[in-house]
Amino acid sequence: MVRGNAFDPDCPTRVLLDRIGDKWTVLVVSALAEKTLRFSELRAQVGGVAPKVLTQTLRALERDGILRRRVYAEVPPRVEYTLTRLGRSLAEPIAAIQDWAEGHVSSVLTNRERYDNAVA
Amino acid sequence: MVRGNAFDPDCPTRVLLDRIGDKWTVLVVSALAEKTLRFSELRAQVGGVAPKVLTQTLRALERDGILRRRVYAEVPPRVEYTLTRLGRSLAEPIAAIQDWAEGHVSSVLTNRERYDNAVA
DNA sequence: AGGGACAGTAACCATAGGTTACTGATGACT
DNA sequence: AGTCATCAGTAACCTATGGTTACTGTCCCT
Repeated sequence: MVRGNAFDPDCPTRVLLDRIGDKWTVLVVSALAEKTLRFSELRAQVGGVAPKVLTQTLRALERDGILRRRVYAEVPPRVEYTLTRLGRSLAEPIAAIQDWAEGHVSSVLTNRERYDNAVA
Repeated sequence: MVRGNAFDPDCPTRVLLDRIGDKWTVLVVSALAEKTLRFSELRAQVGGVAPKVLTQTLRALERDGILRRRVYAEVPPRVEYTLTRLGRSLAEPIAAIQDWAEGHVSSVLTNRERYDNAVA
């Protein structure tokens, strides 16, 4: 088997792919790759995230050392999220995925239409 | 906003990220990047997929034109899945993600332990 | 006649994700 | 002095996706 044993569910690599493959991680990391953002800015930037889910995602990424969470004792409260060095290294392959997506959306949408018409 | 409008939920790019961000797409594309596989081979290769979910994933990828499904009228039945050219182009950034994962698992696991100890 | 190979589907259950409303502290406005 | 807005979440609830186990159909082999 090539590429390590990423296909074994008990392999740590799989654990990481599971994390990357959650619905919001890619968007969050990509948003933070540009610059540090606070909670509400992230919420606005990544359209459609429920606050609960955003919190979950951020906690998980913090736990993995992908980003750092900084709380400022102010009123109204201010919490900033920044990518760590590890997070910045992850941002690169993620940007590659996004480039691919942007470059191939039209093909995919065409394919979908064709497929749906063939079925229906 | 940089990188197009991938953060807008209605943007087509987002649609693709949603697809890539499902639990099995990355593994399936990565497995097929090596070579054409039949259903049962995929099931064995990608440990832990339920057949139902594998079928769903494969149908979705076929619809998007990422892979081609070929049925041979034999008994026992034979169905082969092959990446299309589009699929092969997607395999590249996916491989980059996998490389990142393999290179950074240990950091992440260390971070997790530290985080869990700090909380508990 | 019975069992095995293969590619799924059917029916059911568990968990992750999503929605809406709410908290708590303070400053600004009327 | 009372009311409203700001901000970062939580709480309680509901739904949709993912997961599990069992089963189907066809033909060959023994």
